[in-house]
Amino acid sequence: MARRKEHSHEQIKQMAIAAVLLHLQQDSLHGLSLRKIAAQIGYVPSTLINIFGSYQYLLLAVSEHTLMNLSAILQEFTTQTPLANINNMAIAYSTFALEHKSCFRLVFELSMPDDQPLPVNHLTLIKSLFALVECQLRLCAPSMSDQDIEVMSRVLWGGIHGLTCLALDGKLFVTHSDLHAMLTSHVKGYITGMGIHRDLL
Amino acid sequence: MARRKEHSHEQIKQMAIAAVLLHLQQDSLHGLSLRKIAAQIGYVPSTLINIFGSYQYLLLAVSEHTLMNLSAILQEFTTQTPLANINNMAIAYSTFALEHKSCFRLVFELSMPDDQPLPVNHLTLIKSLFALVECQLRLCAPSMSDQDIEVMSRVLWGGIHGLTCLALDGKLFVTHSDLHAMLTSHVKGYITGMGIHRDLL
DNA sequence: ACATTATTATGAACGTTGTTTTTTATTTTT
DNA sequence: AAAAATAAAAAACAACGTTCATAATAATGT
Repeated sequence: MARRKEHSHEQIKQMAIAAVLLHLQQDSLHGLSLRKIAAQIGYVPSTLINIFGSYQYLLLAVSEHTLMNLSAILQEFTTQTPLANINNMAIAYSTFALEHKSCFRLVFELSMPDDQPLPVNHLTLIKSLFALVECQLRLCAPSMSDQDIEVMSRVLWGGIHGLTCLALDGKLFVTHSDLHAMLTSHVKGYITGMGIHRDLL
Repeated sequence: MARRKEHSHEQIKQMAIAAVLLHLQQDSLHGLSLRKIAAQIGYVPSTLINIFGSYQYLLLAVSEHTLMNLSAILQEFTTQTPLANINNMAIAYSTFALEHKSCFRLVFELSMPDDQPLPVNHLTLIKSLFALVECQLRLCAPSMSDQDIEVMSRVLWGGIHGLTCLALDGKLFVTHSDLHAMLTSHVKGYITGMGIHRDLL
């Protein structure tokens, strides 16, 4: 049979991604399936496989969508001092994670089969997150070497990510506002410890 | 058919866990299944469900086993100065994660269905990891309040965990030894930044 | 020692999953 | 208008976790 050209492939892609995002607001990835997504948008599993390549790649597309969303949100925080900006990014990061639990999990727990590396597009998006912190660090430590900036931005980001992940799974045993306090402690503490002059923050 | 009584339930439990651990050394969780585990140990899927309750609980048992393993390893590092101990724990933590990728992932990515909380046993084990750092912190900052110690231990652990997770997924874009440098930078930097006197480390 | 009852691992069945292959309806080309 | 190409849907497949009835053993009562 063939209901041809009611939607373009690009349209179907967007519809499928939207359906997944909607579902993930209320349910976990576990409760989702290719068949359910297909049914939701009035298509059939094999059609989605045809378009995305596999269920895995469909999920990857959703992951990239989410990553772009997150990146856009974080880019807002560049109007204050570098330290405040990084701190606000940290809080925004964890807030996004807690508000979009399943999406956030999807982004960071989805791995390719057979230990294949993630697509470059995906890795580029993740790098762009680091770049945001790197940029702020350069502002308050212009004399630092590129390599030091790189290390520091990753340590900062790693800490923010780790605290967020653990909190997300209830493995930090703290309240929401405790998490904020810890994120701030991490950002301030580490930056201070690395000897960046306070008056530059 | 029937009670073979060749092995006790406890024995079957251990056999199943061992089979999963073995599999996870070479393949991801994705390539595993209840049926494969059953076949491996010469039993049948329904038997394992009978004993563990579900596939999920079987995986949870493996997760707890791994967590105990990891905890035992980290407990070794208590013979030097507190700072060195925490730093060594951080490196041991990431080394364990990279050497037992799939097991480590299982521990931190396995979540209960329907947003059920993890069993208390599991949470207790995770708390014991924090406790190790807490203990070291108390040694070098005896005047600090319990609450401050708690925050610091979680920040330290969160950072170690975050860097490890990102590195595990190739999302840090660094080499193995770069990761060590970052872990050390994190531990030293944060502890320094929190104003703990250097001569106590 | 035998018959009965209680266990308990098992095998078959169920409903679902992602994916592949085949079919069929539509579009395009000749 | 007929033939070829295309593409979406239907059907088939293998594998999954789980449930249920069955059959074989162990335990018990006589």
